[in-house]
Amino acid sequence: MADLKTPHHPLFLREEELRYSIELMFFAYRDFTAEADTMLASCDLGRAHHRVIYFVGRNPGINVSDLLAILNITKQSLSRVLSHLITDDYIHQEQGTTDKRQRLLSLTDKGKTLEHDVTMIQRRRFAQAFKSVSTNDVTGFISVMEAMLDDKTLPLLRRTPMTRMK
Amino acid sequence: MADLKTPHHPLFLREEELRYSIELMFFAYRDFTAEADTMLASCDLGRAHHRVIYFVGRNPGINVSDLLAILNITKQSLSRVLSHLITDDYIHQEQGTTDKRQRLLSLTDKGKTLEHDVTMIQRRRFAQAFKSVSTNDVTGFISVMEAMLDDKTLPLLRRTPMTRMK
DNA sequence: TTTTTAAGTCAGCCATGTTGACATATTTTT
DNA sequence: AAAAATATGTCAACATGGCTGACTTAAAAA
Repeated sequence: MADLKTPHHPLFLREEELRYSIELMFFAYRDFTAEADTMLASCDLGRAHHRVIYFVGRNPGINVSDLLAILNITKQSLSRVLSHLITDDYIHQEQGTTDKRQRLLSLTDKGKTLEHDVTMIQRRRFAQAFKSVSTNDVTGFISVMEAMLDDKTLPLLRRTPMTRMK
Repeated sequence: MADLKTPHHPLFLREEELRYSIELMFFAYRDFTAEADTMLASCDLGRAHHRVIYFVGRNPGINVSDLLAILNITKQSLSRVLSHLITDDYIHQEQGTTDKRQRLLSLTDKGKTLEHDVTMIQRRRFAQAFKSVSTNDVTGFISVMEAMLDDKTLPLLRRTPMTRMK
């Protein structure tokens, strides 16, 4: 029993560390999304709408298939939010030139403004968090988060200059 | 315009770094929860059930009010999953001794087994992620995630020995 | 004794995911 | 040219897990 009290008992630390991380994931994600959700609700939109606006803004001219691959939801689910966003003039749709079956999506000015405002809230939270820790901690955060991803998720991520730098 | 191409332009890096973090948060949380959801579905349970089982397991004898404070949902929402878990003998309920109005919750053996199995999946993902990075990266991850939390979330978190160590 | 608190219940609504079946236009293959 | 595959969209139905509002019961506190 005595060894349970030594400061570096590996098994105990590991178990607690892993549980602590699980809880951080739950609480941090919840707090991370809460503020943005509030602003979205004031525009009669939900988190699903923000995701679409975010990734269309990030990938102007993306087609529906590729957007579905990023979001990993069914086209019926996407259809609901996407038609809403098109009706309310957040997103513009135009026929593909090389492949006329495709609908290429991009943000309208209204969509760009909303995307900027909502994402700003989330950027601000990360900016504040990063400000309170060391740059070393930030690269550690990014490394761990990257290591949490499924292999199939990696190609969906745009690598930042920062990540490439190290 | 030339300064936009210098390798360490701070504004550009910051913007990209923050967007990259937002995307990591989205993708990592999604991949993190997906496996456990699959196992839960095979028991006819959802993510909400796991949360209840997890936090009851973590706080044996917790009363309903305190559990609601952790989960941050309405009692009607909790009621739905909790009665399910009690009916299916995952959670045991007993009257409080000092305050007889309270219902103190704890896991049955069946509940403990399920909690262990489902949480194991999530622990394993973190364990694998941590194995692929440095201990420094792990503490960085934890520091950033802690800094992401709302002030009101902090008291809900159990601090690990590790966190206290540094 | 009155009021507050802890817990539970009923009823209905909303957002966002799912499946299955099918339609239409266009591109690709044979 | 005909057939098959692809990109997109649509209708209908369902599940999960949030929400609000209204109301009850039992016990504790004032």
